[in-house]
Amino acid sequence: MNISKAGDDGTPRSAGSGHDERRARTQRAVLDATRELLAENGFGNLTVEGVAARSGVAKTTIYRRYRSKNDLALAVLLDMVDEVSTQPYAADTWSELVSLVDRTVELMCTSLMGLVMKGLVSEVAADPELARVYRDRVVSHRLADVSALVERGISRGELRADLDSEMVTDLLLGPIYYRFFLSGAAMDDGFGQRLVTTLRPSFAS
Amino acid sequence: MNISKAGDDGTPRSAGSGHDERRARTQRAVLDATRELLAENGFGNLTVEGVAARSGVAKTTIYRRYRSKNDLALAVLLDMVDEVSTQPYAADTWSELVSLVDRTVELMCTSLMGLVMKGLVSEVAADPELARVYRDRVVSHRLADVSALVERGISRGELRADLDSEMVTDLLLGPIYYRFFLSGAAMDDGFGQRLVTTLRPSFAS
Amino acid sequence: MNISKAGDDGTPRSAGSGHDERRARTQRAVLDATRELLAENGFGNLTVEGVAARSGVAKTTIYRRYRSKNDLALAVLLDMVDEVSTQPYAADTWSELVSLVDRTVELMCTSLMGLVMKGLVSEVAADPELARVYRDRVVSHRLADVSALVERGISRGELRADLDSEMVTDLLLGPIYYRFFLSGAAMDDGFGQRLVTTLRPSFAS
Amino acid sequence: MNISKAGDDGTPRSAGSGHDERRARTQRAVLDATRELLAENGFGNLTVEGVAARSGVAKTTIYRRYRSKNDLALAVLLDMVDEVSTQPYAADTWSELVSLVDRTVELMCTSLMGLVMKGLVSEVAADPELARVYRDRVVSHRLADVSALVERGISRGELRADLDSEMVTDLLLGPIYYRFFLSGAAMDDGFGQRLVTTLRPSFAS
DNA sequence: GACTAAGCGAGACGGTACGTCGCGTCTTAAA
DNA sequence: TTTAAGACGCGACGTACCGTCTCGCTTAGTC
Repeated sequence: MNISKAGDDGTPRSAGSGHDERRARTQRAVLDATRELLAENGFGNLTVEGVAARSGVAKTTIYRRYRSKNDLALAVLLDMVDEVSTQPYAADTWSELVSLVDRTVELMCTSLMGLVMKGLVSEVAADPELARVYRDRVVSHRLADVSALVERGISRGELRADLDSEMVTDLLLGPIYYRFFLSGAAMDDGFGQRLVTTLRPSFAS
Repeated sequence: MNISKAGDDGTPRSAGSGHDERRARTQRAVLDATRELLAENGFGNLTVEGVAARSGVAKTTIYRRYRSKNDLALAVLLDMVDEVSTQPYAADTWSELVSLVDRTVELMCTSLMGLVMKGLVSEVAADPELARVYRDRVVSHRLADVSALVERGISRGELRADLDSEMVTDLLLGPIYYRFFLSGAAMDDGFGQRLVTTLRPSFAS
Repeated sequence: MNISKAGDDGTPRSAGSGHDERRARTQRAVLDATRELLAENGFGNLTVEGVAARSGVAKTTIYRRYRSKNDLALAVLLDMVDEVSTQPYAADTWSELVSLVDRTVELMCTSLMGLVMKGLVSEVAADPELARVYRDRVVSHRLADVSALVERGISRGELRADLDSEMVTDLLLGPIYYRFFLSGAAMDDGFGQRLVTTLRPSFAS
Repeated sequence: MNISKAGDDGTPRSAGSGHDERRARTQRAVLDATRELLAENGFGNLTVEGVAARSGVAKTTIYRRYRSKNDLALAVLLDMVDEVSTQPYAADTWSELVSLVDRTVELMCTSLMGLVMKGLVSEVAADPELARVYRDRVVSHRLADVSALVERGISRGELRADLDSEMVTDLLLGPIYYRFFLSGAAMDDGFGQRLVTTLRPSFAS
């Protein structure tokens, strides 16, 4: 039944017991099932019982790891976030900014990430503990990405030296989330380009 | 305010009988209780039974008017939105923009509106019907406010003529909501001023 | 408004108000609707709201006359009982007995009476007030019928002189109700004949 | 950490699965509570919520086993029926018949059985499914008892050979139920004796 | 090569809230 | 005065999922 003795599948295998592998397999089954259900029915209709049924993992086992539905959804979110690679370098800063915006838009609009975010945003906004984790694991990474980009842009002489990275992040991501969560306005292929073009006079040195 | 509006939702009838007054009183009790609970516990923890208990209105009566929790929350949201006045004129466009940002920040951070929004944003984002109503009743009003402001700014010669009102709205409100919902960054008194100052080169003619 | 001073339709007419006629019409509508619903859905599914809807009479009006569902059902029962004629004379006592049994069987099995009885028997059995009225209006009439029949039989010399009418009633009707309510055994055309034939040695002088 | 398997908490630990035992305890708690409430308030006032409160068993658990109030009441009825022993032998058939009648009367008039029967008779009469179960579990047993008794009586030479057991059952039980449900006539100690005495000429060989 | 212990499945359970049904009361307005 | 219309408080319904618990079974790694 269990074949791969030599876990070369990327599953973390510490010096500890071989139980780890079993744990990891269960983990994957749960997260995958959760992600699927999230995609199919939305966050509001996600149920632990459903996840248990879909994943073949006992409800008890799920509760052994995630204290609540939110915990579970958060785990899925973080699981997905980990897959998001950092921004690549581009020829000039403006292209990097457009790329950052477009990648974010695509992430929200085409992957499950968007669906999960829609379902979790209220929780993140309202639950301080969840908010803390979200900031540590997501917001701060994004801010770090933008900071690095801004630093490079300044040293390249393309961006004004007094630019505040946090404000830049707000101005790049805020419009995306506002449209995505509230206004519902479409974000087509040219959105990133237009946004950055609009902002360029404010950012340029 | 509790006068029946253009009759598009919670106030399904007219036929002005004496029952209307009773209806109206019940309506207020329900909406007030819902708003309070929404602010206290968030949408996820809002329960119709809780609303019934808090408002003194029977659960059945609530269900007679609102088919679901979403319906109820929506009614509260619209009830609150009606209280938000449009933006006032100011000496120059930049002041008007700062005022608009500051007013929005204050609305979100000091009134119940912010808590309600935190609780409802996931629902608005996920439920198409709710989204539609929210856009019709809130987003479009905000856009109209900004459009008027932009028009004035252009005719005053302060704003560039090709400015897109929707983009302006995104850039003014997006950062606020991003901070409010996700990043958790504080928005102090100078926030509006700094935001508008940053954006000025992009907006100015 | 149609006022008929000369109410000669059997409707009770006191001070000669036309209201009486209106009352009577309402009464009939309610009782008819109740009987129909009783037959269709059984007592357990009888609802005052249903009666109001079916009869076109306001719920309030029904409550003005019948304090409870039982009251209403009882009224229907009595209304039907009044339609049941007393037993006719026959050539000999045995034929009269067979006739009495057969008529009762037919009444229960083919008319609405049976369905109403099935629905009401629990209420009659459990509610002392209803039981009292049922006995006064139904049981006692049946006993009187049987008593008269027994008296005649004795004076004809066909029945033993010490026959207890109540016991006779029990032995004639008990089997019918037992089958009808509980055992579910069929009662075909020959049932009355067989029952009376079986009992004849016990009853004969 | 391993505590002795021998139950030290007062809970008996038998060979069976622990779940079974728990189930059984829950079952008893529910049936007992139901029977008590039935006795105290009658069938009409029996509520599943009441049973849950009285028994300490969660409402959901009750619904996991009994689909409806009737199901529950039926279970109580069958639970009681199982306790009713079959008729004992007596010196002669007539005594056995009297005993059968008297035992039935006592069962109906002094135990909870009567109360439950009063409450359920309408349901049994009206609901085909319930009727089927009732016949399988109760009526048929009673008929079997009487059949055996009649067989013995015939072979003893006390009863006529052509006696129909079903008719005998009707004549013995019908009067009891008729009085119990409808006529309300008392059934004192001598009732069985009088009934059998009346019927003797019809039954005797 | 049995022993130990962790991970797990199974599922009964107490509990909260759901959204619904029907009750019986009350108020108003029309006939 | 009687009725129709209908809002309302209320109690219970039967359901969905929650999160907890106890029970054995399986599966390593250890003695």
